[in-house]
Amino acid sequence: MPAAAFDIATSRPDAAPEFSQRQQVVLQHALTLLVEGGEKALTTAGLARTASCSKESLYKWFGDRDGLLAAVVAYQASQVQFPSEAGATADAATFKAHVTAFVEALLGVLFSETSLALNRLSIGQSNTNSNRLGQLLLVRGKHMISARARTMLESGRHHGLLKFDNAEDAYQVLYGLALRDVHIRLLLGEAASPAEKDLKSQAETAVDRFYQLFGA
Amino acid sequence: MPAAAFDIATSRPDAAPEFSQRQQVVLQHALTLLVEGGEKALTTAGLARTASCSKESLYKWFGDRDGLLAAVVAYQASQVQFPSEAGATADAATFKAHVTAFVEALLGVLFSETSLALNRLSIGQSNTNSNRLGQLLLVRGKHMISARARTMLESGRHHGLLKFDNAEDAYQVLYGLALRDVHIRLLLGEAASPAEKDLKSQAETAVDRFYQLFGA
DNA sequence: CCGCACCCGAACCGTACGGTACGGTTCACC
DNA sequence: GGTGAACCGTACCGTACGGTTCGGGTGCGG
Repeated sequence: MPAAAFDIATSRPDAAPEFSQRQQVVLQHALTLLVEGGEKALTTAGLARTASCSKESLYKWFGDRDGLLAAVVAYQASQVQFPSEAGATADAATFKAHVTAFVEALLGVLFSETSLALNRLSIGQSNTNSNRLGQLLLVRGKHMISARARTMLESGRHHGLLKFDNAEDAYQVLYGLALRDVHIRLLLGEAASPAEKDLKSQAETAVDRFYQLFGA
Repeated sequence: MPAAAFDIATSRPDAAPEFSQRQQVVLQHALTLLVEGGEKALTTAGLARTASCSKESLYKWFGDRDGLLAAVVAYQASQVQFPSEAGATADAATFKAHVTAFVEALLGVLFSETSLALNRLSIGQSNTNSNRLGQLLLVRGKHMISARARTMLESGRHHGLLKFDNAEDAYQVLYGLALRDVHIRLLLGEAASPAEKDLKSQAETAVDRFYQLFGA
Protein backbone atom coordinates (compact mmCIF):
# COMPACT_ATOMS: atom_id res chain seq x y z
CA MET A 1 0.00 0.00 0.00
CA PRO A 2 2.74 2.49 -0.86
CA ALA A 3 1.01 5.21 -2.82
CA ALA A 4 -2.26 3.87 -4.19
CA ALA A 5 -5.51 4.16 -2.29
CA PHE A 6 -6.70 1.13 -0.36
CA ASP A 7 -9.09 -0.81 -2.55
CA ILE A 8 -10.78 -3.85 -1.13
CA ALA A 9 -12.01 -4.94 -4.53
CA THR A 10 -8.52 -5.55 -5.87
CA SER A 11 -6.88 -6.87 -2.71
CA ARG A 12 -6.92 -10.60 -2.21
CA PRO A 13 -8.91 -11.60 0.86
CA ASP A 14 -6.01 -13.49 2.39
CA ALA A 15 -3.36 -10.96 1.48
CA ALA A 16 -1.76 -8.95 4.26
CA PRO A 17 -2.65 -5.28 3.91
CA GLU A 18 0.91 -4.11 4.50
CA PHE A 19 0.25 -0.64 5.76
CA SER A 20 3.24 1.52 6.46
CA GLN A 21 4.29 2.21 10.01
CA ARG A 22 2.81 5.68 9.91
CA GLN A 23 -0.43 4.42 8.44
CA GLN A 24 -0.75 1.76 11.12
CA VAL A 25 -0.40 4.41 13.81
CA VAL A 26 -3.15 6.42 12.16
CA LEU A 27 -5.35 3.34 11.85
CA GLN A 28 -4.80 2.63 15.53
CA HIS A 29 -6.02 6.13 16.34
CA ALA A 30 -9.04 5.53 14.11
CA LEU A 31 -9.75 2.33 16.01
CA THR A 32 -9.60 4.18 19.31
CA LEU A 33 -12.06 6.76 18.06
CA LEU A 34 -14.37 4.01 16.87
CA VAL A 35 -14.26 2.17 20.17
CA GLU A 36 -14.96 5.32 22.11
CA GLY A 37 -17.75 6.86 20.13
CA GLY A 38 -18.92 4.58 17.36
CA GLU A 39 -18.98 5.37 13.69
CA LYS A 40 -20.14 8.95 13.88
CA ALA A 41 -17.18 9.72 16.12
CA LEU A 42 -14.78 8.84 13.31
CA THR A 43 -14.70 11.93 11.13
CA THR A 44 -11.89 12.66 8.74
CA ALA A 45 -11.21 15.98 10.42
CA GLY A 46 -11.30 14.40 13.87
CA LEU A 47 -8.95 11.62 12.90
CA ALA A 48 -6.54 14.06 11.28
CA ARG A 49 -6.49 16.11 14.48
CA THR A 50 -6.15 13.08 16.78
CA ALA A 51 -3.45 11.39 14.71
CA SER A 52 -1.67 14.66 13.86
CA CYS A 53 -1.82 14.11 10.18
CA SER A 54 -3.47 16.01 7.37
CA LYS A 55 -6.75 15.15 5.76
CA GLU A 56 -4.87 15.23 2.50
CA SER A 57 -2.77 12.29 3.62
CA LEU A 58 -5.83 10.36 4.71
CA TYR A 59 -7.36 10.74 1.28
CA LYS A 60 -4.12 9.90 -0.45
CA TRP A 61 -3.69 6.74 1.58
CA PHE A 62 -7.24 5.45 1.78
CA GLY A 63 -9.07 7.04 -1.11
CA ASP A 64 -12.21 8.10 0.72
CA ARG A 65 -13.97 7.58 4.00
CA ASP A 66 -15.21 4.14 3.02
CA GLY A 67 -11.69 3.12 2.15
CA LEU A 68 -10.57 4.32 5.54
CA LEU A 69 -13.21 2.21 7.28
CA ALA A 70 -12.25 -0.81 5.20
CA ALA A 71 -8.60 -0.25 6.05
CA VAL A 72 -9.42 -0.14 9.76
CA VAL A 73 -11.24 -3.45 9.53
CA ALA A 74 -8.46 -5.06 7.50
CA TYR A 75 -5.81 -3.72 9.84
CA GLN A 76 -7.50 -4.99 12.98
CA ALA A 77 -8.20 -8.38 11.38
CA SER A 78 -4.50 -8.71 10.62
CA GLN A 79 -3.71 -8.04 14.28
CA VAL A 80 -5.79 -10.90 15.67
CA GLN A 81 -3.70 -13.93 16.44
CA PHE A 82 -4.76 -17.32 17.75
CA PRO A 83 -2.57 -19.74 19.68
CA SER A 84 -0.80 -22.31 17.53
CA GLU A 85 -2.14 -25.83 17.50
CA ALA A 86 1.10 -27.72 17.01
CA GLY A 87 0.90 -31.31 18.22
CA ALA A 88 -2.34 -30.67 20.02
CA THR A 89 -3.83 -34.09 19.38
CA ALA A 90 -1.24 -36.00 21.40
CA ASP A 91 -3.88 -37.52 23.68
CA ALA A 92 -7.51 -37.03 24.63
CA ALA A 93 -6.93 -34.74 27.61
CA THR A 94 -4.58 -32.33 25.84
CA PHE A 95 -6.82 -32.22 22.80
CA LYS A 96 -9.80 -31.25 24.89
CA ALA A 97 -7.68 -28.67 26.67
CA HIS A 98 -6.66 -27.36 23.30
CA VAL A 99 -10.25 -27.04 22.16
CA THR A 100 -11.05 -25.25 25.39
CA ALA A 101 -8.15 -22.86 24.87
CA PHE A 102 -9.40 -22.17 21.36
CA VAL A 103 -12.88 -21.35 22.62
CA GLU A 104 -11.47 -19.15 25.34
CA ALA A 105 -9.37 -17.27 22.79
CA LEU A 106 -12.44 -16.94 20.57
CA LEU A 107 -14.44 -15.46 23.42
CA GLY A 108 -11.56 -13.15 24.30
CA VAL A 109 -11.45 -11.78 20.78
CA LEU A 110 -15.18 -11.46 20.20
CA PHE A 111 -15.85 -9.83 23.58
CA SER A 112 -13.07 -7.27 23.24
CA GLU A 113 -14.16 -3.70 22.81
CA THR A 114 -12.31 -3.39 19.51
CA SER A 115 -14.01 -6.43 18.03
CA LEU A 116 -17.38 -5.22 19.27
CA ALA A 117 -16.79 -1.78 17.80
CA LEU A 118 -15.83 -3.17 14.40
CA ASN A 119 -18.74 -5.56 14.37
CA ARG A 120 -21.06 -2.69 15.23
CA LEU A 121 -19.56 -0.65 12.45
CA SER A 122 -19.83 -3.40 9.85
CA ILE A 123 -23.34 -4.33 10.88
CA GLY A 124 -24.47 -0.74 10.83
CA GLN A 125 -23.20 -0.40 7.27
CA SER A 126 -24.36 -3.79 6.09
CA ASN A 127 -27.31 -2.55 4.06
CA THR A 128 -25.54 0.30 2.33
CA ASN A 129 -22.97 0.63 -0.46
CA SER A 130 -22.90 -3.03 -1.51
CA ASN A 131 -21.83 -4.04 1.97
CA ARG A 132 -18.09 -4.11 1.57
CA LEU A 133 -17.39 -3.94 5.27
CA GLY A 134 -19.53 -6.88 6.26
CA GLN A 135 -17.95 -9.03 3.57
CA LEU A 136 -14.51 -7.93 4.67
CA LEU A 137 -15.15 -8.78 8.30
CA LEU A 138 -16.61 -12.14 7.35
CA VAL A 139 -13.84 -13.10 4.96
CA ARG A 140 -10.91 -11.76 6.94
CA GLY A 141 -12.32 -12.64 10.35
CA LYS A 142 -15.04 -15.21 10.82
CA HIS A 143 -14.21 -17.44 7.88
CA MET A 144 -10.55 -17.60 8.78
CA ILE A 145 -11.41 -18.57 12.33
CA SER A 146 -13.95 -21.16 11.27
CA ALA A 147 -11.41 -22.71 8.91
CA ARG A 148 -8.95 -22.99 11.79
CA ALA A 149 -11.64 -24.55 13.96
CA ARG A 150 -12.70 -27.05 11.34
CA THR A 151 -9.19 -28.40 10.86
CA MET A 152 -8.86 -28.67 14.62
CA LEU A 153 -12.13 -30.57 14.99
CA GLU A 154 -11.34 -32.83 12.05
CA SER A 155 -8.01 -33.63 13.62
CA GLY A 156 -9.92 -34.70 16.73
CA ARG A 157 -12.22 -36.86 14.66
CA HIS A 158 -9.29 -38.38 12.84
CA HIS A 159 -7.82 -39.42 16.19
CA GLY A 160 -11.12 -40.94 17.29
CA LEU A 161 -11.80 -38.29 19.90
CA LEU A 162 -14.84 -36.72 18.27
CA LYS A 163 -17.71 -38.00 16.18
CA PHE A 164 -19.62 -35.93 13.67
CA ASP A 165 -20.61 -35.92 10.03
CA ASN A 166 -20.05 -32.32 9.09
CA ALA A 167 -17.18 -30.33 10.55
CA GLU A 168 -18.79 -27.01 9.69
CA ASP A 169 -21.96 -28.06 11.44
CA ALA A 170 -20.03 -29.24 14.50
CA TYR A 171 -18.11 -25.97 14.65
CA GLN A 172 -21.31 -23.97 14.48
CA VAL A 173 -22.69 -25.92 17.43
CA LEU A 174 -19.53 -25.27 19.40
CA TYR A 175 -19.81 -21.61 18.50
CA GLY A 176 -23.43 -21.50 19.60
CA LEU A 177 -22.70 -23.24 22.89
CA ALA A 178 -19.91 -20.78 23.63
CA LEU A 179 -21.52 -17.54 22.47
CA ARG A 180 -25.22 -18.25 23.08
CA ASP A 181 -26.91 -14.84 23.09
CA VAL A 182 -24.08 -13.06 24.85
CA HIS A 183 -22.51 -11.66 21.68
CA ILE A 184 -25.66 -10.00 20.42
CA ARG A 185 -26.39 -8.62 23.86
CA LEU A 186 -22.94 -7.09 24.07
CA LEU A 187 -23.35 -5.68 20.56
CA LEU A 188 -26.58 -4.07 21.69
CA GLY A 189 -24.74 -2.40 24.53
CA GLU A 190 -25.64 -4.57 27.49
CA ALA A 191 -22.81 -5.10 29.94
CA ALA A 192 -21.50 -8.61 30.46
CA SER A 193 -22.37 -10.25 33.77
CA PRO A 194 -19.51 -11.29 36.06
CA ALA A 195 -20.07 -14.93 35.15
CA GLU A 196 -19.90 -14.08 31.47
CA LYS A 197 -16.59 -12.34 31.99
CA ASP A 198 -15.05 -15.56 33.33
CA LEU A 199 -14.02 -16.73 29.89
CA LYS A 200 -12.19 -19.79 31.14
CA SER A 201 -15.15 -21.38 32.89
CA GLN A 202 -17.47 -20.29 30.08
CA ALA A 203 -15.23 -22.10 27.62
CA GLU A 204 -15.03 -25.19 29.81
CA THR A 205 -18.79 -25.42 30.16
CA ALA A 206 -19.26 -25.00 26.43
CA VAL A 207 -16.69 -27.66 25.58
CA ASP A 208 -18.17 -30.07 28.13
CA ARG A 209 -21.55 -29.71 26.48
CA PHE A 210 -19.96 -30.02 23.07
CA TYR A 211 -18.42 -33.32 24.12
CA GLN A 212 -21.81 -34.53 25.33
CA LEU A 213 -23.04 -34.01 21.79
CA PHE A 214 -20.01 -34.93 19.70
CA GLY A 215 -17.62 -36.85 21.96
CA ALA A 216 -16.68 -40.26 20.67
CA MET B 1 -49.40 8.85 22.73
CA PRO B 2 -52.03 11.37 21.71
CA ALA B 3 -50.23 14.66 21.42
CA ALA B 4 -47.00 14.49 23.40
CA ALA B 5 -43.71 13.43 21.84
CA PHE B 6 -42.69 9.82 22.26
CA ASP B 7 -40.39 9.58 25.27
CA ILE B 8 -38.83 6.24 26.07
CA ALA B 9 -37.69 7.45 29.48
CA THR B 10 -41.21 7.91 30.78
CA SER B 11 -42.91 4.98 29.09
CA ARG B 12 -43.02 1.73 31.00
CA PRO B 13 -41.07 -1.03 29.27
CA ASP B 14 -44.05 -3.36 29.17
CA ALA B 15 -46.59 -0.73 28.25
CA ALA B 16 -48.10 -0.81 24.80
CA PRO B 17 -47.02 2.25 22.85
CA GLU B 18 -50.54 3.01 21.68
CA PHE B 19 -49.74 4.92 18.56
CA SER B 20 -52.66 6.29 16.63
CA GLN B 21 -53.73 4.63 13.42
CA ARG B 22 -52.15 7.32 11.33
CA GLN B 23 -48.93 7.16 13.30
CA GLN B 24 -48.74 3.40 12.89
CA VAL B 25 -49.04 3.80 9.14
CA VAL B 26 -46.19 6.28 9.19
CA LEU B 27 -44.09 3.98 11.38
CA GLN B 28 -44.73 1.16 8.95
CA HIS B 29 -43.40 3.32 6.14
CA ALA B 30 -40.38 4.13 8.28
CA LEU B 31 -39.82 0.43 8.81
CA THR B 32 -39.96 -0.19 5.08
CA LEU B 33 -37.39 2.51 4.45
CA LEU B 34 -35.15 1.02 7.13
CA VAL B 35 -35.39 -2.48 5.70
CA GLU B 36 -34.62 -1.26 2.21
CA GLY B 37 -31.75 1.08 2.84
CA GLY B 38 -30.60 1.00 6.42
CA GLU B 39 -30.46 3.89 8.81
CA LYS B 40 -29.15 6.50 6.43
CA ALA B 41 -32.12 5.83 4.17
CA LEU B 42 -34.51 6.97 6.89
CA THR B 43 -34.43 10.74 6.63
CA THR B 44 -37.17 12.93 7.99
CA ALA B 45 -37.79 14.46 4.58
CA GLY B 46 -37.79 11.07 2.92
CA LEU B 47 -40.21 9.60 5.41
CA ALA B 48 -42.51 12.62 5.09
CA ARG B 49 -42.55 12.19 1.33
CA THR B 50 -43.03 8.42 1.43
CA ALA B 51 -45.74 8.49 4.07
CA SER B 52 -47.41 11.62 2.67
CA CYS B 53 -47.20 13.50 5.90
CA SER B 54 -45.46 16.68 6.88
CA LYS B 55 -42.18 16.90 8.71
CA GLU B 56 -43.95 19.11 11.19
CA SER B 57 -46.19 16.22 12.16
CA LEU B 58 -43.23 13.91 12.54
CA TYR B 59 -41.63 16.30 14.98
CA LYS B 60 -44.87 16.86 16.83
CA TRP B 61 -45.45 13.13 17.24
CA PHE B 62 -41.95 11.88 17.92
CA GLY B 63 -40.01 14.86 19.18
CA ASP B 64 -36.88 14.43 17.12
CA ARG B 65 -35.22 11.90 14.90
CA ASP B 66 -34.06 9.78 17.84
CA GLY B 67 -37.60 9.69 19.13
CA LEU B 68 -38.74 8.51 15.72
CA LEU B 69 -36.21 5.68 15.71
CA ALA B 70 -37.26 4.67 19.22
CA ALA B 71 -40.89 4.71 18.17
CA VAL B 72 -40.13 2.45 15.22
CA VAL B 73 -38.44 -0.06 17.50
CA ALA B 74 -41.24 0.07 20.05
CA TYR B 75 -43.87 -0.25 17.36
CA GLN B 76 -42.30 -3.27 15.73
CA ALA B 77 -41.70 -4.95 19.11
CA SER B 78 -45.40 -4.57 19.84
CA GLN B 79 -46.22 -6.30 16.57
CA VAL B 80 -44.29 -9.48 17.28
CA GLN B 81 -46.53 -12.24 18.51
CA PHE B 82 -45.63 -15.74 19.64
CA PRO B 83 -47.94 -18.76 19.61
CA SER B 84 -49.81 -19.32 22.84
CA GLU B 85 -48.63 -22.10 25.12
CA ALA B 86 -51.93 -23.10 26.62
CA GLY B 87 -51.91 -26.69 27.90
CA ALA B 88 -48.68 -27.43 26.14
CA THR B 89 -47.31 -29.79 28.77
CA ALA B 90 -50.01 -32.41 28.36
CA ASP B 91 -47.48 -35.13 27.56
CA ALA B 92 -43.85 -35.50 26.57
CA ALA B 93 -44.37 -35.53 22.81
CA THR B 94 -46.60 -32.46 22.64
CA PHE B 95 -44.31 -30.56 24.99
CA LYS B 96 -41.31 -31.24 22.82
CA ALA B 97 -43.33 -30.26 19.78
CA HIS B 98 -44.26 -27.07 21.57
CA VAL B 99 -40.64 -26.28 22.33
CA THR B 100 -39.80 -26.92 18.69
CA ALA B 101 -42.59 -24.61 17.58
CA PHE B 102 -41.26 -21.94 19.90
CA VAL B 103 -37.78 -22.24 18.46
CA GLU B 104 -39.13 -22.15 14.94
CA ALA B 105 -41.10 -19.01 15.73
CA LEU B 106 -38.00 -17.49 17.31
CA LEU B 107 -35.98 -18.21 14.18
CA GLY B 108 -38.76 -16.83 12.02
CA VAL B 109 -38.75 -13.56 13.91
CA LEU B 110 -35.01 -13.10 14.21
CA PHE B 111 -34.33 -13.99 10.56
CA SER B 112 -37.00 -11.66 9.20
CA GLU B 113 -35.76 -8.65 7.31
CA THR B 114 -37.54 -6.28 9.66
CA SER B 115 -35.95 -7.79 12.75
CA LEU B 116 -32.56 -7.77 11.07
CA ALA B 117 -32.99 -4.14 10.06
CA LEU B 118 -33.95 -3.06 13.56
CA ASN B 119 -31.13 -5.02 15.13
CA ARG B 120 -28.71 -3.41 12.68
CA LEU B 121 -30.09 -0.02 13.55
CA SER B 122 -29.88 -0.55 17.31
CA ILE B 123 -26.43 -2.07 17.14
CA GLY B 124 -25.15 0.71 14.96
CA GLN B 125 -26.35 3.26 17.50
CA SER B 126 -25.31 1.33 20.56
CA ASN B 127 -22.30 3.42 21.39
CA THR B 128 -23.90 6.79 20.93
CA ASN B 129 -26.41 8.89 22.84
CA SER B 130 -26.60 6.73 25.96
CA ASN B 131 -27.76 3.80 23.88
CA ARG B 132 -31.51 4.15 24.18
CA LEU B 133 -32.25 2.00 21.18
CA GLY B 134 -30.26 -1.00 22.28
CA GLN B 135 -31.87 -0.94 25.70
CA LEU B 136 -35.28 -0.63 24.11
CA LEU B 137 -34.73 -3.57 21.83
CA LEU B 138 -33.40 -5.67 24.69
CA VAL B 139 -36.18 -4.81 27.12
CA ARG B 140 -39.07 -4.88 24.68
CA GLY B 141 -37.75 -7.74 22.61
CA LYS B 142 -35.16 -10.16 23.87
CA HIS B 143 -36.04 -10.04 27.55
CA MET B 144 -39.72 -10.57 26.91
CA ILE B 145 -38.96 -13.58 24.75
CA SER B 146 -36.51 -15.04 27.23
CA ALA B 147 -39.10 -14.68 30.01
CA ARG B 148 -41.61 -16.58 27.88
CA ALA B 149 -39.03 -19.27 27.19
CA ARG B 150 -38.03 -19.62 30.83
CA THR B 151 -41.58 -20.24 31.99
CA MET B 152 -41.99 -22.77 29.20
CA LEU B 153 -38.83 -24.62 30.16
CA GLU B 154 -39.67 -24.53 33.84
CA SER B 155 -43.05 -25.99 33.05
CA GLY B 156 -41.23 -28.84 31.33
CA ARG B 157 -38.99 -29.34 34.32
CA HIS B 158 -41.99 -29.27 36.67
CA HIS B 159 -43.53 -32.09 34.67
CA GLY B 160 -40.34 -34.11 34.82
CA LEU B 161 -39.55 -33.69 31.12
CA LEU B 162 -36.43 -31.58 31.46
CA LYS B 163 -33.61 -31.41 33.94
CA PHE B 164 -31.56 -28.30 34.66
CA ASP B 165 -30.50 -26.07 37.51
CA ASN B 166 -30.90 -22.66 35.97
CA ALA B 167 -33.70 -21.89 33.53
CA GLU B 168 -31.94 -18.82 32.17
CA ASP B 169 -28.84 -20.88 31.52
CA ALA B 170 -30.86 -23.62 29.82
CA TYR B 171 -32.63 -21.08 27.65
CA GLN B 172 -29.35 -19.55 26.57
CA VAL B 173 -28.10 -22.96 25.50
CA LEU B 174 -31.27 -23.55 23.51
CA TYR B 175 -30.79 -20.13 21.94
CA GLY B 176 -27.19 -20.90 21.08
CA LEU B 177 -28.06 -24.28 19.57
CA ALA B 178 -30.73 -22.70 17.41
CA LEU B 179 -28.99 -19.52 16.33
CA ARG B 180 -25.34 -20.60 16.34
CA ASP B 181 -23.49 -18.01 14.23
CA VAL B 182 -26.26 -17.62 11.70
CA HIS B 183 -27.72 -14.49 13.29
CA ILE B 184 -24.50 -12.54 13.30
CA ARG B 185 -23.75 -13.64 9.74
CA LEU B 186 -27.13 -12.43 8.57
CA LEU B 187 -26.61 -9.16 10.44
CA LEU B 188 -23.33 -8.74 8.59
CA GLY B 189 -25.14 -9.13 5.31
CA GLU B 190 -24.37 -12.71 4.36
CA ALA B 191 -27.28 -14.54 2.73
CA ALA B 192 -28.73 -17.54 4.51
CA SER B 193 -28.00 -20.93 2.97
CA PRO B 194 -30.93 -23.04 1.78
CA ALA B 195 -30.53 -25.34 4.78
CA GLU B 196 -30.59 -22.38 7.12
CA LYS B 197 -33.84 -21.21 5.56
CA ASP B 198 -35.54 -24.48 6.50
CA LEU B 199 -36.56 -23.22 9.90
CA LYS B 200 -38.53 -26.30 10.82
CA SER B 201 -35.66 -28.75 10.47
CA GLN B 202 -33.26 -26.24 12.01
CA ALA B 203 -35.53 -26.03 15.04
CA GLU B 204 -35.90 -29.79 15.26
CA THR B 205 -32.17 -30.35 15.18
CA ALA B 206 -31.61 -27.73 17.85
CA VAL B 207 -34.28 -29.16 20.13
CA ASP B 208 -32.96 -32.70 19.66
CA ARG B 209 -29.54 -31.54 20.79
CA PHE B 210 -31.10 -29.57 23.62
CA TYR B 211 -32.78 -32.73 24.82
CA GLN B 212 -29.49 -34.58 24.70
CA LEU B 213 -28.17 -32.03 27.15
CA PHE B 214 -31.20 -31.31 29.30
CA GLY B 215 -33.73 -34.11 28.70
CA ALA B 216 -34.79 -35.93 31.85
C1' DC C 1 21.93 25.67 -3.97
C1' DC C 2 18.03 23.61 -6.58
C1' DG C 3 14.36 20.70 -7.19
C1' DC C 4 11.57 17.08 -5.72
C1' DA C 5 8.73 14.19 -2.72
C1' DC C 6 6.22 14.02 1.17
C1' DC C 7 3.49 15.90 4.53
C1' DC C 8 1.16 19.21 7.89
C1' DG C 9 -2.23 22.71 8.99
C1' DA C 10 -5.77 25.54 7.64
C1' DA C 11 -8.92 27.47 4.74
C1' DC C 12 -12.43 26.56 1.63
C1' DC C 13 -16.59 24.49 -0.99
C1' DG C 14 -20.83 21.83 -1.77
C1' DT C 15 -24.27 19.28 -0.07
C1' DA C 16 -27.23 16.61 2.72
C1' DC C 17 -29.98 16.62 6.46
C1' DG C 18 -32.10 17.90 11.09
C1' DG C 19 -35.16 21.13 12.60
C1' DT C 20 -38.46 25.33 12.14
C1' DA C 21 -41.85 28.50 10.17
C1' DC C 22 -45.77 29.52 7.44
C1' DG C 23 -49.61 29.57 4.28
C1' DG C 24 -53.41 26.76 2.79
C1' DT C 25 -56.79 22.82 3.31
C1' DT C 26 -59.84 19.61 5.55
C1' DC C 27 -63.04 18.52 8.99
C1' DA C 28 -65.42 18.25 13.36
C1' DC C 29 -68.17 20.84 16.32
C1' DC C 30 -70.94 24.65 17.73
C1' DG D 1 -71.57 30.14 8.54
C1' DG D 2 -67.81 30.63 11.98
C1' DT D 3 -63.97 28.72 14.67
C1' DG D 4 -60.27 26.08 15.88
C1' DA D 5 -57.50 21.90 15.77
C1' DA D 6 -54.94 18.90 13.04
C1' DC D 7 -52.39 18.39 9.16
C1' DC D 8 -50.08 18.79 4.44
C1' DG D 9 -46.61 20.85 1.33
C1' DT D 10 -42.97 23.73 0.79
C1' DA D 11 -39.68 26.90 1.60
C1' DC D 12 -36.15 28.07 4.60
C1' DC D 13 -32.08 28.09 8.00
C1' DG D 14 -27.91 26.37 10.35
C1' DT D 15 -24.56 23.19 10.69
C1' DA D 16 -21.71 19.24 10.29
C1' DC D 17 -18.98 16.75 7.47
C1' DG D 18 -16.84 14.70 3.15
C1' DG D 19 -13.67 16.11 -0.02
C1' DT D 20 -10.34 19.62 -2.39
C1' DT D 21 -6.92 23.11 -2.65
C1' DC D 22 -3.08 25.82 -1.21
C1' DG D 23 0.81 27.69 1.26
C1' DG D 24 4.59 26.44 3.84
C1' DG D 25 7.99 23.31 6.00
C1' DT D 26 11.37 19.41 6.13
C1' DG D 27 14.56 16.07 4.36
C1' DC D 28 17.27 14.30 0.52
C1' DG D 29 19.70 13.35 -3.85
C1' DG D 30 22.37 15.69 -7.20
